[in-house]
Amino acid sequence: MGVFSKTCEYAIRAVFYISQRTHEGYKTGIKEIASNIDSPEPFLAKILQKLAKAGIVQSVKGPNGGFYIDIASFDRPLSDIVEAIDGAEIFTGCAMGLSFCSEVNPCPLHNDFKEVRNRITEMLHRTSISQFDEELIRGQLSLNK
Amino acid sequence: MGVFSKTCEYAIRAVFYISQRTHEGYKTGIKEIASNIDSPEPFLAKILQKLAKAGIVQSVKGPNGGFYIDIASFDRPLSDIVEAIDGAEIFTGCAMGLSFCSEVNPCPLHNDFKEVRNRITEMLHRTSISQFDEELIRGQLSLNK
DNA sequence: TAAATAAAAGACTTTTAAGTCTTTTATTTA
DNA sequence: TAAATAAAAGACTTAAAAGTCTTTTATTTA
Repeated sequence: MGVFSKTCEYAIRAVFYISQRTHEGYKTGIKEIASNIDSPEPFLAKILQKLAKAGIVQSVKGPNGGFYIDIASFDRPLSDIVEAIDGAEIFTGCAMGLSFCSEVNPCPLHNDFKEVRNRITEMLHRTSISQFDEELIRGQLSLNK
Repeated sequence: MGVFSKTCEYAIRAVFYISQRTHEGYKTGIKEIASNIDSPEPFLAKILQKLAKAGIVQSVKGPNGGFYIDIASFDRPLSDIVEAIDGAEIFTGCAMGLSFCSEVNPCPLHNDFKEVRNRITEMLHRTSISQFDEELIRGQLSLNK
């Protein structure tokens, strides 16, 4: 039980890795990414397809091809990844799974959970894709199990 | 994508409902609970078995039997339900799914997510099973979709 | 322009979570 | 003590998430 799906966890790690490599001046392939973020290669391929379609990462086929992130995307927030993969419900859903639950008609846990949701939302919007590039390059942070 | 599993959502709602009914002086059966919290009856039965084994709810078989909560359990925290159903990982797991991630060797999101996790943990420990009984009885809160 | 490279696409399998059904056991009350 | 009631137990099915495999398409470079 994490906060995000496994797919989303891989997606976040992959994007961080691609951002780092782009920052270092390289494109990177599925094999390289998979081995550096510890993910199953073919599954990662699926995820990257989705991220490419959502415009979060860019790709070119062929020799010397691979994935990278264009300048405009560097500052995109983490929430874009989560939304592209897991959908936007995490930002709005009721902790107890009640569909009627809202500000006007709150469930017992609504007010407490509102703060938790707000904090996650705030964090995902505040954190950018390229935010950890330097620490990753310096080896101060790591993305593989 | 909620924070808890579906099973856990049903569990929390069921326990709140049983607590309310106990407070009103009644035992309550699977049928009654299911219709009041909008859950599939046989699935709820499974969940209640787990909760009974964990000692979170009590049950008696036979006519006039059903589920109730004993005095000692009224003050148990919500975290007991979540732990019994989803396990304790939500209190400790890494947001990016990295197994090494810890205070000593943090992943990029570790420090931000620590606060979120702490807040959920705090909330689940602070909130008791019987906390909403009165509002539920008065009809100010509701548990069914 | 042919060969090599690398992602895209889509069909497929496995695993886990969610949900159902049937039988058994315990308890109460007439 | 028999009939009715209600939970416990366990086998089973379905749906969704996670993961794999094969073929196609695009791009580069020799």
